[in-house]
Amino acid sequence: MSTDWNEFESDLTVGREALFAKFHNGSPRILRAGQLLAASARPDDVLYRLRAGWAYRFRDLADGSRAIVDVCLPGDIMGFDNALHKRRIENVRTLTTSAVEVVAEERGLRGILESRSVALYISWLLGERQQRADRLLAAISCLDARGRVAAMVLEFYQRLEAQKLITAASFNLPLTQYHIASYLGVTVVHVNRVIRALREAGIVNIEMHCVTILNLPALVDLAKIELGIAIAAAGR
Amino acid sequence: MSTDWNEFESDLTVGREALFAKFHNGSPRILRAGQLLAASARPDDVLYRLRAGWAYRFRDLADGSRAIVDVCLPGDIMGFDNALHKRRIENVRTLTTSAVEVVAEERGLRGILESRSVALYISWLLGERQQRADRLLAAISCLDARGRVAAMVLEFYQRLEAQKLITAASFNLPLTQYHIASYLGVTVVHVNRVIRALREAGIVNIEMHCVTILNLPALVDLAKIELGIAIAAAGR
DNA sequence: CGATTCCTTGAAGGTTGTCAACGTTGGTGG
DNA sequence: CCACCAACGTTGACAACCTTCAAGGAATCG
Repeated sequence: MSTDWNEFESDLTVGREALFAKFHNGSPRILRAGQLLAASARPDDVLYRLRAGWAYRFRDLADGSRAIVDVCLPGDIMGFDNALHKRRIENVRTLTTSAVEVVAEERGLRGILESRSVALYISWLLGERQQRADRLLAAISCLDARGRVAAMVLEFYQRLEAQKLITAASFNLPLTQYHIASYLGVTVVHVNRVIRALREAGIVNIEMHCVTILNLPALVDLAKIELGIAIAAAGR
Repeated sequence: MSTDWNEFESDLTVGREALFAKFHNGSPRILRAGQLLAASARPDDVLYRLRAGWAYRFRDLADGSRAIVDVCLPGDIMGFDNALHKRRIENVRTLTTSAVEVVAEERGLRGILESRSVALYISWLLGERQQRADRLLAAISCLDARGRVAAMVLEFYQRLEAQKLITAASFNLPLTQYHIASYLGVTVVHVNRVIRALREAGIVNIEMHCVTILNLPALVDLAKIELGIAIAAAGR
């Protein structure tokens, strides 16, 4: 707290740039839609970066049901679980044709953490990923299906905006209703009903992989955005 | 993958011991049950370790509803979000009277990451925390209330066992039914009913903060433990 | 022993899941 | 070009699960 945050943030920037530099060594790999990230893996791969395209991380239960636990957007870094755990395969599947950059390093994650500022940036990335999981968890725990869809739309909207990938209140969403159902913990049939209801209420239009936000305040209200964030958003 | 995992794991052990050594500098702080971790915070605090007691991490939504996103057991390390993000206060509250050890470091997390092996261990800890969140997410997404309670009981059972804090199929659970409700995304009333049903079915007994597992296979079946883990468990 | 928090139970109603069927779209090959 | 197929989207009826509301009992603590 009393530490110099400017210094912290400049360290973070140095770390980010150092890590990004490692990604530029090879040409990106191209994966078709619906492929496992593991399908393209080579022995020395440590981390992956989505240069273009979307992907998702998932978990399967013993009865065959599937939960999507995280959605990766262009610019996101993936593969931490493979780097950190012996034989745990990280289940990541592409949603679209994707270009993936790779950091290859014989010594694995240990080699990457050699640099103190890169280590800091890696920790920061892991913290960001946790924040996404926590937000999703809170949404699924507390909200009904309408609220969850609203929270999902806002989540992607804000992340795409932060990456400067969209300007207007409209963006491409390469998730089928099946994916949305697995992500939000409801059934496909119900996702369909909720999407129709939100469209008829003039709040958001989700069709053909294309999202248009019609009434942002209503969306924020439905998603019951956390107190801290709502205050921060009001300040801008 | 092709990296020498023995070397990786010995690095991890070195990192863990180096970090733990930092915790032994001061005498532990004692917090009463129900206190915020932030209440005891001092400016140079970086990380906290629960020496004894339980705690939980939570998020509040704008309508006042609350989600418990993680439960911390004795031995767990907390405070990453404070260390990683400028003004984001990590909401952690104790469940019991707790003894907390602290790493204080003027330079914040940057000082701790100086050591490469400690940086590796921190990343590993963040990965473990993410795994817990992913498991909870999958449980809440895919399972009904009975399955969620079963998954929760198994989660705590396995973590306490790993820390060598229990031997028999019985342990102390310092969560009220209100806490369980916030953790599993259901209402208190329904948690109560489900607990009664599980007791009457002779599967697990949860009462007075004390859990007794009566039928472990039935519990595993209800929780639909993920495929990979079920296979690993069968192998031992 | 108040007072508070936590636990427990019943009844009613709303949200969501299940089942089943059909429409739509886009790609593939005849 | 059309037929076909597979995946995705859509809709209705009904049942199951869960929430809400309400009230009373038990435990804990000053």
